[in-house]
Amino acid sequence: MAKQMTEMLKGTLEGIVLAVLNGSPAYGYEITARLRDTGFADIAEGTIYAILVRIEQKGLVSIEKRPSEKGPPRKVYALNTAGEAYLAEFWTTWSFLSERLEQLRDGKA
Amino acid sequence: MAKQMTEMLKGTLEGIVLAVLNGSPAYGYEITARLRDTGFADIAEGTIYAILVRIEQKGLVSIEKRPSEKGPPRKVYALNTAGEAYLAEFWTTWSFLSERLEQLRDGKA
DNA sequence: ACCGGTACTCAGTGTTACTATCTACCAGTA
DNA sequence: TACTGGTAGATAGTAACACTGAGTACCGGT
Repeated sequence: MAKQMTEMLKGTLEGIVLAVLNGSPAYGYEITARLRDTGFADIAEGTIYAILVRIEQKGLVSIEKRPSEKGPPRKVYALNTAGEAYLAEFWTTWSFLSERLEQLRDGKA
Repeated sequence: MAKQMTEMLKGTLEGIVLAVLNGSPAYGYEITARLRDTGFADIAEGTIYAILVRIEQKGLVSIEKRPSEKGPPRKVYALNTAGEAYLAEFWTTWSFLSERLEQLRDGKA
């Protein structure tokens, strides 16, 4: 992946995953596929799983195991209340940063 | 500083500094002050200097030493051609990420 | 002589995403 | 039976980044 993108994803990718889950619960492999469709073509699978472990340990999601017809059982992640609060905070932070950057791009700083 | 902000700045703060320099050359202490005025209230001074060293080593800026009336000599950083190219690339990456995130926020993914 | 503001430097730390590899389950095919 | 490919998840090691906290140095004013 482009190095700039890699670094820029730090701090946002976790929020991106939470935002995807906010739409509807999903499991890791599915999330990876959705992100690929959304344009994040080369986000490594391992990266997503690492994030899922992290947000689980932070207590932002609830987990349900479901058997799959096509492979090993899936771990379906769903945002809980804490996760929603965290996501809201993420959007606030993002908005702040985004506004500042647009200002900078327009040469107003 | 808020932890989310700290993580989100990774990969963008370097671009922010370059964008500030794109307006007009500046020295470290001045950049820190400008960023504080712009709303980035609690970005550590040491962080800015570390970035300046980095972009110097990457060859994105030219440096001129000037005596100061109020303290030790200033190192004035100015964007060079490579720096402008790098900054342009940064904006491209930023735009891509920004668009995807706005889509996600609107629930279109 | 001292203090505060200016200006820069540096070692050590925690967090993050990536790479590469591994395990495991199942369906289809030779 | 053996083998391949797609699905699904886990993990150790690495590089890059921003922060913390401390330090050095220069100068003007009291």
